[in-house]
Amino acid sequence: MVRAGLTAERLTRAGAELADEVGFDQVTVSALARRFDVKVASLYSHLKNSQDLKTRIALFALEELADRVASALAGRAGKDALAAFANVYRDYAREHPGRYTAARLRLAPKTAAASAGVRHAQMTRAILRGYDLTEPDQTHAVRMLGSVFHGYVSLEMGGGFSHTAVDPQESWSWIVDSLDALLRNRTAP
Amino acid sequence: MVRAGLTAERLTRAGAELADEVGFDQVTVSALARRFDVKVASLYSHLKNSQDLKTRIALFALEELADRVASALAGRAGKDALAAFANVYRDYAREHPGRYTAARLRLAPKTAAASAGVRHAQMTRAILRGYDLTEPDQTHAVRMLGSVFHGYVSLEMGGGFSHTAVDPQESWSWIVDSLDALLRNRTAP
DNA sequence: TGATTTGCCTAAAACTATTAGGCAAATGCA
DNA sequence: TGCATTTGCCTAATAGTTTTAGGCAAATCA
Repeated sequence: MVRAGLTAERLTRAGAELADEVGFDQVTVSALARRFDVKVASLYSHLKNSQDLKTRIALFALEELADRVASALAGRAGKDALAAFANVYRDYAREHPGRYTAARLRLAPKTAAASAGVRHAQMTRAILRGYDLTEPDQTHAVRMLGSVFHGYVSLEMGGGFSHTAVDPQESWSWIVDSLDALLRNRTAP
Repeated sequence: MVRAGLTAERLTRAGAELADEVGFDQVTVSALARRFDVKVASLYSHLKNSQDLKTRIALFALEELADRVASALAGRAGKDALAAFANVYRDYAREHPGRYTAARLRLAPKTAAASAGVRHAQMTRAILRGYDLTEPDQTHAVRMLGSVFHGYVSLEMGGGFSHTAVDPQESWSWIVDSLDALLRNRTAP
């Protein structure tokens, strides 16, 4: 009997693709087994359980997203960096809705601390260097940026902006402009 | 045999409570039947299916939240109204995390159009009257406020702010202040 | 009171999650 | 190359959730 060549990594990648196709909530050990044409129980040699699979997909997505952010930020500063950062988030969510949802999975504190989530936080702070904020303003600003970007992407993904004729791209640009202005006003004298 | 007195409304309310206790994703027809000490199949006389239950909880939460917002906005305008609006959202999410999550459920367009979501949109626009924005700025602002508030609450609920010592309440006030300033700057001349 | 409607029940099928134990393929070693 | 060990996927089985079909007793109504 020819073996399927399953590994945790292949399963995670396939799980991420599945998430993008059918939604992260619909990612199931059974569906993944079907995709590899193996029996469900076979996956349990590579994954602890269903939660483990979801966590792996989340960590994978966080890494991928952090890599994209890092690339986009290279050589940019100020508003330029802010806009690049914002666009990476939005584009990633549009391109990979399932992975984006996965990246928002609540992780165990220890897992989160060892994840690419840390890089995300560092990069967000790096952007704010261009605005010369002092603590605790910097933390407030980190939280605000995270809220706006995640909130917007999440509402847009959920179809929340499809009732109005105004182009979501325009709102996005308007918001990024506004945030830039806001942060510049908050700059320490 | 004494009847349990099930109705769609009682099931919905109990489902909302269950959501707050164990999380919206964990709300299941089986768990609800257990709570009423009734067999699972019995619920299907009152609910179309599991999705129907979730939708009902979502609509219930939207109504409840819209009522709170309406009360909070009565007699307020400008920054006062903005802050009240913001606090209602955050407080509701903290008090009823399951219901808040439910309220964000993606609804079918027809269902959404007949829901209290419409009131939410109207009330958000009402707040902006205090800032004299013209279209399309008003729509951009509606989207930004929705994004920030939902994003913040969602990140806070997910434990995203527990890594830093800064008090989330302070960040929240800082953000509301910032948004007020931002909107005042955008006011049409 | 008798007839009808309604509400909850039993039964059953289909799917998902998870564990235990088995056999054959792959790998390592003499 | 041949044998032993490890590893990978399998079968089997248990348990929980979802959903439909059909039945009987309680509530309602004429």
